[in-house]
Amino acid sequence: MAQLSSVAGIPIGTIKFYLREGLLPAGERTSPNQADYDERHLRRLRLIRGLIEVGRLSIVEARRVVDAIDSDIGLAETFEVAQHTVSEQVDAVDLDRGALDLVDAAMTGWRVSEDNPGRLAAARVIGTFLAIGQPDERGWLARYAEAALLAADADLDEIESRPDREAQAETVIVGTVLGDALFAALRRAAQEHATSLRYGTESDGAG
Amino acid sequence: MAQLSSVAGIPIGTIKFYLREGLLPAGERTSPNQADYDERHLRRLRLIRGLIEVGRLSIVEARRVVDAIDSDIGLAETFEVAQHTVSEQVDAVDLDRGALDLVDAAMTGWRVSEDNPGRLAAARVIGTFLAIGQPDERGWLARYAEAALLAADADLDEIESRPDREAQAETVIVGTVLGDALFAALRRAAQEHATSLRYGTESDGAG
DNA sequence: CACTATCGGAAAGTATTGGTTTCCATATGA
DNA sequence: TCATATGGAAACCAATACTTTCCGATAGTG
Repeated sequence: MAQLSSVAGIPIGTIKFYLREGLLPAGERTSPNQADYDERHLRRLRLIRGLIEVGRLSIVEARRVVDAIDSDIGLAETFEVAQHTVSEQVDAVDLDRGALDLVDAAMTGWRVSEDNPGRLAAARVIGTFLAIGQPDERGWLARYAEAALLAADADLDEIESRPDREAQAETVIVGTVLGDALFAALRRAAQEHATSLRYGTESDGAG
Repeated sequence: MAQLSSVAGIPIGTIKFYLREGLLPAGERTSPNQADYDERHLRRLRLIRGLIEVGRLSIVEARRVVDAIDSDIGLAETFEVAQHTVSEQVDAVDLDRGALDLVDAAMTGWRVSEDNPGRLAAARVIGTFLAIGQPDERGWLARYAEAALLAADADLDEIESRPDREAQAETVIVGTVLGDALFAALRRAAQEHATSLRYGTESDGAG
């Protein structure tokens, strides 16, 4: 365990904590007070840290998604767990109807169920936008929807590329959780680039 | 204040707390123990709740960005505050160099400074991805970068559409903070749609 | 075989965060 | 007049993510 801790760069106390919380499976006991941890434990540990630190999941949320990887549910169910875990649940009743209509309009032609957590969460965001008095005159929402479609398609290709069910499930989880963070990060870079293109001098920046 | 509380649907105690934390400017005092709050306070209150609840900012982060709206710094500086507030700061030294190279490759031709917080954060995400053993064979990263470019361009158009500096600054902040949440939400919906298109039956879902 | 160091595990402690409650001396309004 | 409401300070609180302390047992070292 000390070895696992030093290889992963995570304090022993924290590993014990994850073990206790059921995030990390116990090592193989070689004696009443000795256990062996292998490559899988290391991978899992890195996954957990990624979900928690980079993906900003709470302990409970992280447990839910790693459980989904381990259980042998299908891909669709794994997606559902992932989506419900990362989306804050929005109560449809206290949702601005105008916002919901705008979101639905931006998703025209999409096959999306009424209680898709993303649809509801998007309406919540647009509702906030409207409440502050930002009207969305230039089709901001619609263009974001188009970008989302691109990303979702990339996600599915990435999942399809993995060899077996467990690897695919892991990609569903990791892609859903870390994809948010990745896109957010790339958007910041793209903002700088776009700003520089529009307003900057020719000599600004470098590829 | 009771009125402000009931209109905004936020407990008085919470409003007092925001006042104390410097998130909300004090009302105009009409007597030693009476103050008037106007439309601006209501708007600001809604903005704060949006940043905190929907955008998941902490109190300190929210204060920093509303301060940026109120101060009369330029648009570029506002962007900087927004970006630095929403991106977790990544130490460039403990960053996987291979990951950084992949990110730079995906951003070929972009005018982005070396210490752009998005560039570093993206490298962190990709580093996590690699550490878990997910190789990105299908250009996932590059396709996300393309989507991010679309979003960033929509962001700039939205900002340009606003009438004055303060409104633009507000859109910079709101767009940066809530844009992350919006895209994440739309991606979930798009995932369901794309999944249904690829694997679903013809009768699945409805536009 | 002695004996120190380390093991895994339980339980209690801690720092931070985002409020909430309580208290207070005014001041308003029926 | 006198219960009620006000703004403001300070103490309190629940949740979260660890961290520390303690434990009895066992592994490794000489």
